[in-house]
This record gives sequence, structure tokens and C-alpha cells, in this order.
Amino acid sequence: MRLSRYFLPTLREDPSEAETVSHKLLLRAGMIRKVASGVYNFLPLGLKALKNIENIVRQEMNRAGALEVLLPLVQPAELWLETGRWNAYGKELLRFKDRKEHDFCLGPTHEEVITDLVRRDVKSYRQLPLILYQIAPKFRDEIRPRFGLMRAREFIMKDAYSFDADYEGLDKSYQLMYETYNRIFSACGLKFKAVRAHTGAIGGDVSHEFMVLAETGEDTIAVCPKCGFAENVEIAPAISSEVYEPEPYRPIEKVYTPNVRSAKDVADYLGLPLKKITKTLIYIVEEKEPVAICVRGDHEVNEVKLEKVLGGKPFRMATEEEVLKIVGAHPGFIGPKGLKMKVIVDRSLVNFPNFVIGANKDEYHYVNANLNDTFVPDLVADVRKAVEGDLCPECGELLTFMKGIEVGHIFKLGTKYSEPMKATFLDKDGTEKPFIMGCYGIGVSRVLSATIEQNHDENGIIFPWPIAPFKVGIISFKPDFQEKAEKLYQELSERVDTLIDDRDERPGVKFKDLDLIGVPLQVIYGKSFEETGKVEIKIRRTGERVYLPEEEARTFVLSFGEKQGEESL
RNA sequence: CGGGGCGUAGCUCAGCCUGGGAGAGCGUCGGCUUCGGGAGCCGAGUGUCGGAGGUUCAAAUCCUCUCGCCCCGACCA
Repeated sequence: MRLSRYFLPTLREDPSEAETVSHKLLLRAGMIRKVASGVYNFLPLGLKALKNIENIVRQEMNRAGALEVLLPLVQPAELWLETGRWNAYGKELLRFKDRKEHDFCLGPTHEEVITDLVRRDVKSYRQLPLILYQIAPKFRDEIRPRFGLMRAREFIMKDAYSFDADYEGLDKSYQLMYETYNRIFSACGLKFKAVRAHTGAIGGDVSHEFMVLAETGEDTIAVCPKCGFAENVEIAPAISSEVYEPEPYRPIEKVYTPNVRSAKDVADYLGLPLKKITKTLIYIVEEKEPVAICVRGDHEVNEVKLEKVLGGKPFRMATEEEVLKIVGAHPGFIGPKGLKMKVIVDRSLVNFPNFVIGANKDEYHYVNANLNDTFVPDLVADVRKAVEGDLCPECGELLTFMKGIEVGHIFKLGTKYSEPMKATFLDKDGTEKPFIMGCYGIGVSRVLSATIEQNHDENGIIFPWPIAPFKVGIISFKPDFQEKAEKLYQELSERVDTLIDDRDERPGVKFKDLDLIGVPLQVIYGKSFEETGKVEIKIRRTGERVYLPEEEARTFVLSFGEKQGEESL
């Protein structure tokens, strides 16, 4: 591509609307432009990168035997009524009426549509297993779209659905997709981790998330450096490495603690370590029964675990008013002693000597509380989030924590959709059975964001070779070199996406733009070519420069690409 | 949904407190010079000051309403 004929509106300054690196760089590199909150245009450069990701995904899905389809963005309410999600799905589901006053929605996901498709035309176990996928826009009316493509309302997703005759088949399909996802993200040249995860609203019992590792990730994952254990902290068991030293028994004592509501305030006020101050949180289960949860001041309640402990019943945290009404004291002064409700304590309080609890009276706490002495809990359970210093539940090694961006999620659905939608087939034994389903998503446009979060420096994007919209950029500084640069451009263009900056711009501008848009290799016809006849090749990622005669430069570029391709597989 | 902030040239932003001429830098267009890291000089164009209403002799500026965008939070006490 000739830059003089390309549409590449790069920005020198950070747009004021962007906060995160990937958002800023996507805008500055002229890859995307905002149309509305959480809704974006893809410009030629951005689309090219997106297509590269899509094609990697497509290639690997096809290799796995999945078949590509295209499902509609607009979906009728009828299908969603069948599964009950028309009402169950919140405001994220954008609903509207057509001219005939029929209800429709924009598809945030496609389980209903695909299940409908398959139930109409798949009738026999002989047609199974079947994996269908699409790469298409989705719309979710997010509460708060943010970070550019990271959490957009309209975004590109690859979603796949597997249909099997039995659970053994589902296990196989799931395993196949798990391996395919590993191939996909490797082929993209990303550093990532597959972790066990919470199944969430989509349901099912097993799920894995694929996390691109980046400091700015919104998820935290716990990884064991020894045995390979990896889980989202949303579900990771919390096993403390701490051993509590026994302390002499001290009688419980009520102390005056004015205006200290947070655990940290109480710790500072009493001159005790934060962990000695326990927090008691009041939850309302099924909108009627209050339940108290007790954790150490340096720990946090994990609501995913809590949900399990509470038997999957719906619950929420009590409001300040409710706490006052039920307990008679404000949040911050709540404690388990004398509470007239079910009390669940985190197991980190077992054998924890002489801790502090709220006194259920404003401005007062108890010190020297002890489990089973000061109060007897109804249940001791793991209800906290795992933290630094906790141990691997499988091998006992210290866990490592890292941040990740969720780019893929795979689920076993079972019959969650096939049953209510009466999607059945005739099995070998002549009986009618619901399909056993799985679903597998990749946030394609989010992968682009995540790629940039993981691969950038102060000068701009550093695209991994497979995703780079252009692999090579050619710059020449003297009119005399133009012809030679042009010839190399022609040759390289036959093999890889090549950009030649033929604009009448100053060198600085050309360098800055090539750096900004993340072209992996820059071929420069400048000083070195004039003096020695060798072109200069700059490797964007390392800043390394090599000087080669033109012939060798050509093979260098091509073999560089192949090498990158191999490394990423 | 709660809180905060912003909306002025294509972009980044000043001007608003304390009412009176709509501005700067970058970009764009023309010219000269320059040519290895977002050059210099000369010249040119550039605006419903988000929108509506109000106060006033006079509103980007004060008041009311409204729309849009961004950030933080959505109860970890």
C-alpha cells in the first residue's frame, strides 16, 4: 500500500476521551473512530488488523471441523421467550419493536437462534457431533462502556456452539475447543493463560477463560508456578500459608471507637494490624433472610463462593438503612456476637486468636474475640478471595497472581437451551433426546485491544507479526533512492503486506507514524544506503537495526516473518 | 442508578470566577527554505462557543432546562 493513497489519519496528541493505552493508541493510529458511546467505526488499518485476527480464528476453527455460519443481529422476542431470557436478561438486552409492533432485540449472544436453527434441521444422532460458529457483531447495552474496544456496546465476536448426542461427546467437543483456543491465541502471538472460571449467567458446570496477560487487565488470576494450576480468583480456593501463633487468653472487652468505620480506621485507631480487625457484612438472601458474613480486615468476600455456600439462592448486600434496621447499628460497627441471624465465618478465623469485631452498637467494638468462645458461627466456610501468600490447592506451592484480559470463554451448557426449546434428535435407541450443548466465545475486537495493551511502548503499538496490518514499512529519503525503494516494495508486496511511505513528509514524521502504527519491520533507504549501499532495517520491537544489501534485505524480511510465525505456534 | 468533570476551529486546549473585540499551539491550503525522529519563515482559510429558554443595553461568560461525552462508584463497611 502507498501511504499517499491510504486513509490513515494519525493523531499527534492523545484524544481527551481515551484513558487506557489501547484506547489512545487505536485512536491515534487511525484504526478506529467513535460514532457513539461504545460504538466505533473501523478504519482501513484497524479493519486490517481485525481481519488478521478473524482469519486466524477462522482457520483454526475450520481445522477443528467447525462450520461457519452467519446469524442475524436482529432476533425475534419469541425465541427469547422460549428460554425465559426475554425477561431474565437485564437492560443489556436492547429491545425494540418493528413497524408491526412485534418485539425484537439486538443479539447479545446467539444460543436461542442457533438452537432454533439446529432443532429444525438436525434430527438424528447420525448428524452429530456438530459445531457451528460465526464471526459477527454483537450488541450489549452495557451499563458503562469503557476503554474503547475493550468494553464496547457493539463489538465483534466469534461464537461457536457444539451439539452432541451425550455428555461424553460434549467432553470431546469441549476439549477440542480448548485445544483450538490455545492454537488461536498462540497463532496471534499473544502471551495468555487458560484458567478455570466461574460459569456465570450462561450456566453449566465447567468453564475456562482465556486471559491475555497485561497489567491493565480487569481480572485477577491465580497461577501455580509448580503444577500448572490456574484459576480466576473468582473461584480459586483460599488456602492460607499462615500459621497462627497461640496467644494467651484475654477476656473480651468492649472499647469505644468513635468515627472509625472502615477496618483500616479501626486498626489505626486501636494500633492493631489490619488483619486483626474482622469485618461483618450483612447480605439479604432471597429478599427476606439476612445473613452475616465474617472475614478478616485484609480479606475480601468472594461472592461467587458465597453463592455456592448459600445454595445458589439469589442474594445481595444489605443497604445501610437495612443494616441499621435489622442490627440497630450502622455498618462499620457490626459484629457476629449476639446477632440474631445466620452467621457464616471465613475459615481463616479458625484458631485466629484475639481479634476485633463490631459491637452492634455505634461507636463500639469488642477486642479479644475468639471463635466458638465469643460467638458460635452457624457455618465455617471458604468465602474469601484468594490473596498473595495463599497456597496452591493442588500441590501446596505459593500461588502467583497476575492480571489478565478475558478474550475467550468456553462453557459446557448441557441441555440448558435444548430442553426448554425442545431441540431434540432421535438417538440410536430410538428415543428422543435433547442436544447436549457447549458454547465457545472469543471477543475478536477485544483481542485487538488486548494485543495493544500487551504490546506497546512510548512510541506506539508493537504488533505481533501475525496481527500486524502491515508487516513492513519502507521509507526512502532521497529522490534518487525512490526507484529502488519502489522496486523492493513491489517485490515484497507479492509476499507480505507492505507499506511504502511515499508522502512528501519529513523523516521525523515518517518514523513516528511507522512506530505509532506498530509495523514490525522498517526498511530505510537513507544515510547507510547512500554511504555503503546497504539498506537499514529497524526491528520495531527491539529497536535493533541491521544493515544489509538490498537482495539480502528482501530475504531477511521474508524469513523474519516465517520465523515469527513459527515462534508463535 | 449515585457522585464528579467536560462540551469553544479538524485535534489538544485557553478564555468563563469579575458580562462588552472569539483566541493559542498543532493540523489543513498556498509559497520559500529545510530534509534521520512529529522543522523554520511568510501568507490564507477555519467556529450554530453542544441545544433551548431566561436575565441584561449587551451572554462563550450569569440563571433554568435539556442533550451528549468522560471518569469514579454502585454499597468489602
